[in-house]
Amino acid sequence: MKKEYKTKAKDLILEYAKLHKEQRFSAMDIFEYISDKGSTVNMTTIYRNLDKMTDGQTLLKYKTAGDERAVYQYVEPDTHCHHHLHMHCKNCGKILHFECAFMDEFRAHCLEHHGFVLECDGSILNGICRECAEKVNL
Amino acid sequence: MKKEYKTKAKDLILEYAKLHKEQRFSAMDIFEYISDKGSTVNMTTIYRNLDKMTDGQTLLKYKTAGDERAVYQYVEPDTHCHHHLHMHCKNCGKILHFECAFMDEFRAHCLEHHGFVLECDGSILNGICRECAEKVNL
DNA sequence: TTGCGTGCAAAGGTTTTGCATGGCA
DNA sequence: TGCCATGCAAAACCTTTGCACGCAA
Repeated sequence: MKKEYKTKAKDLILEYAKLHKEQRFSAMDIFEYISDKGSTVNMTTIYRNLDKMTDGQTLLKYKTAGDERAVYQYVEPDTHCHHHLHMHCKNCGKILHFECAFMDEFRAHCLEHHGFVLECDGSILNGICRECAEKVNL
Repeated sequence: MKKEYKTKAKDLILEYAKLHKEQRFSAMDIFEYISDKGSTVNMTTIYRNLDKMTDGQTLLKYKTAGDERAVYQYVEPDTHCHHHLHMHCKNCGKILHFECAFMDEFRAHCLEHHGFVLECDGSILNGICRECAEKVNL
């Protein structure tokens, strides 16, 4: 097990992630957040920290066909984010957690009817959230 | 409505796509397929055709956190690929179609319990297919 | 002091764009 | 002939890597 130091970059990135729990964000988002605070962290450093947090399951990493850059999502420790699906609003970017009894039913259906062992990491449900659906007729 | 010409590149790309209906493929896969046939199509041309086919809903386009390049999936015309989810085996790359009555139930659940209007394009269920699960204990 | 973390510059790889040419209808 | 499609080269972008230096513990 490697030692891990507490550093300015890690703190700032985690701070940003926790302030945006229900949004996905890119390395550039973090870079700009830090810049706006009058501080600076090199993009390389941001990427390296994001990688590490993804490995450590603090973040989920996605790439989507629409977006050109990778996006990350903060995963609250001790929640079951690795065991339920996530819904992503393609309008506002918000993340909803598929955290209900139906999740087990769905997983069971996948296995029994399709022989498919569902893994939530890397899966994504695309669509429109309630607020956005009411706002406009998309 | 723009005119659309029949060209060698389009034919070859569609040929490849139809031969690999249950796999996702990259621009490079197509490039190599065409090269192996002794023919040549420029990468630029391949990208432009893939874009067009994606716009025209002949293909679905994905990017995944592990992969560096975008991948495409052929969508049979007159099927309901835009209206059901797809399961992707992260081991063998196979695509399974979530084409069953449960799909409606699932969509309804998303709407009623989460206020979420599911859109299948861009959604992806990640996991392990039956054959791979039996082959190895992943 | 140890060795992990950071910054800088450069490279890597995919995808896009501009422009002149080619080819379908 | 008209105009869409293609090829080539270059650019644009995001992301990764190498290396020397900085800094936490």
